[in-house]
Amino acid sequence: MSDREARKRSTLRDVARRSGVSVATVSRVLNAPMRVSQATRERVQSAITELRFFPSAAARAINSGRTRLVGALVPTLDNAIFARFLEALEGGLAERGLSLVVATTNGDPEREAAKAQSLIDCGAEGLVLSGVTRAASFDALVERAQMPVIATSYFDPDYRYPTIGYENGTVARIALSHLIDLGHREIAVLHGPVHNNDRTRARLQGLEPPKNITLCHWETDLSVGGGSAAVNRLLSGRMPTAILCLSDVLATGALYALRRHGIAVPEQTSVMGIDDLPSSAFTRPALTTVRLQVREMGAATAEALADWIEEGHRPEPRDLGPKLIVRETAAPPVAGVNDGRKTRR
Amino acid sequence: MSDREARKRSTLRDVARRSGVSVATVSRVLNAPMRVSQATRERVQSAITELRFFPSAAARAINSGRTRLVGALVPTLDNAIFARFLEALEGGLAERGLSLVVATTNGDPEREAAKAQSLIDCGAEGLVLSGVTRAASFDALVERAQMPVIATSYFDPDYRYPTIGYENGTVARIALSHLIDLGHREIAVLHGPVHNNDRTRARLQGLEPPKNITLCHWETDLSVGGGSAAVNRLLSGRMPTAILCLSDVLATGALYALRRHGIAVPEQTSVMGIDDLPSSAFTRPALTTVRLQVREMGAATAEALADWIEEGHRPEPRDLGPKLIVRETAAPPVAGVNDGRKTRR
DNA sequence: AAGCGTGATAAAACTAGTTACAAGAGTCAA
DNA sequence: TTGACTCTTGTAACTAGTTTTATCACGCTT
Repeated sequence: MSDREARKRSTLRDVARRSGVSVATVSRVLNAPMRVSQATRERVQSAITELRFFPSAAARAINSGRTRLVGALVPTLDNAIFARFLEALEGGLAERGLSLVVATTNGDPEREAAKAQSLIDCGAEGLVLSGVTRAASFDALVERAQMPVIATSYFDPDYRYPTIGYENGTVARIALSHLIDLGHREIAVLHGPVHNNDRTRARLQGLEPPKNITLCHWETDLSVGGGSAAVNRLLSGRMPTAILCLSDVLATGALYALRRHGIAVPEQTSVMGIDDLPSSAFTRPALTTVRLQVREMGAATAEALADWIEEGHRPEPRDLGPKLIVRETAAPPVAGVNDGRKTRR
Repeated sequence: MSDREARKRSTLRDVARRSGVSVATVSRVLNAPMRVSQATRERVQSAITELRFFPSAAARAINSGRTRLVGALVPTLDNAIFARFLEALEGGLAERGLSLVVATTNGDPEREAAKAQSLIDCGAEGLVLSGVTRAASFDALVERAQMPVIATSYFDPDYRYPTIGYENGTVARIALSHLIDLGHREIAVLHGPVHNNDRTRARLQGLEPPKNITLCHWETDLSVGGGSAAVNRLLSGRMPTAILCLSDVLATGALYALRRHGIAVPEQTSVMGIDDLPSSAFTRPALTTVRLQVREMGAATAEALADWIEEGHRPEPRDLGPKLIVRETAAPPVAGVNDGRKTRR
């Protein structure tokens, strides 16, 4: 084997030269082997093996005009809800022969625009977004690229890109209504950062309480630790009869903190979450929550985006209806029980 | 604007024609604007805008020979530990101008090989793997592609691909030793499925107990629910003084189940995990565990793989030392306490 | 024996960019 | 005035594949 051959990746031409045929024949061996005589095919095959040839993705892409790549922009992977969504999205895309490139934005629209650029630069044929807050530069980018874009975790039929998700306001309202129906009048609302999260903002906006209901809001980190910390803070003031957590991770943390302070759930305080993480059915007590159909959202997004890319059908916005999941952490308030609360430790 | 122009994506040639310059000049406007006179540059820029031109990733890739794409093969995203790893990996790669394509394998080596093929087909320049169990077809693939490959979540300096991770046997041993040092002699070991998970197998193999120690193994789903279920099963038999969970999600589920049955931790049973998830510091009681430096693993993998791809330096295997994190769930066994266990509900 | 269809293969055009090289114009110093 | 130099731009080759068109040999008909 000569130096030239050993130097780097071999190409179609190298294989053609080696096996004494034209490049067209080698290409045929690769793409339509039955259209090449067996003798030639075998000769070419052995040259391919000897030269460790394998075709360049870029060269194929340039001809087909297809990269079969889809980009997803999510705030973070380090959150069970996005991870689950991406898991389902990846599965659905893979079934349709598409691969998933992920990029994290940390909820920052400018960063989203920058990462979108890099996704386009690497050849993404479509984009999956989270929420509906965009930087102007993002829209300009998509305007030029004329590329399929779907926004998820949000349902808004009037949004400029098709949305697949849920009405976050409604989701929050379902949870709040459940607590009100149970008889709660003073409710603490725990939520993650608002400034970089339009889903949280939309949930908050959905919480227009009736006149006789008092809500007080506690913003904290969107993590189990954040939920715990918020409850610790909350306990220094007047205790509400229920804590509505705008995310199950916060609720999980809240339950831990309440337990630490010896506050019985739901006897002394009710707790609700939103998301219905797989673990939420197993907390002690089991968490009453609102299920967001995140896997379905991933699957639906994969299907819709694949169809848009392949067939050019812009999908209709789609609302994955949330479901109230009644478990053990929410119960009617017991009159007077809040005044005699014990605070162990 | 003519039909031809409106029909589909415009190319460099279209822009050149429109602005009355050569393709080389347009290319220069894109890549080295200072080498083009201002007048020409502006003319070309406006043609670019009018035609909504933007360059094809594939065509660039074919020239540079670079796609700037890296593939990651993980069993699932629906597991906090892999999600955290990928989060850090994506961040590290993005800093170095690389994008991350993810593919899930469900722990199946054949599926891994198939997905690896699709990653290569879409142009990945390097691969990140989990564990050390490979299908033969995978090795054949990499052999041909001659592509940088790093195996993670595992440390084995003799493995055929460089590993960045931890010695799973050692990790498990650290946890076991801690329990033994506390005085436990009868220990239940909870772990996820063994057949598709070499990390779990390696952890199990690390658990060679001294003579006077009894271990009994419980295999279950790798989820909070799985941990709960295993403890429910375990309670029907003789109660050990400690439960060693080979993963924090199992430990979280175990704690929930123990609480449900009114078994005090650590007074009646000690519990240990492995991973140190962010939530593990907040469980009640706080989980004693072994920290796997997963973010560091992601960052180190990004750095090593980027260096391999760009500079051709094959990285040295790297062991991210695990750390024992002593919190509240593990304490010395209290003699006799196990016999008088109460099983509420 | 001429004509025709078919199968196998080669030649060349094509995809959409980058880049080496050449050429012309303008500036400046000797 | 001429040579050297820079600045700007165009021509054409190049990347690594796919695809269209053309050619040729072969066997079969008439």
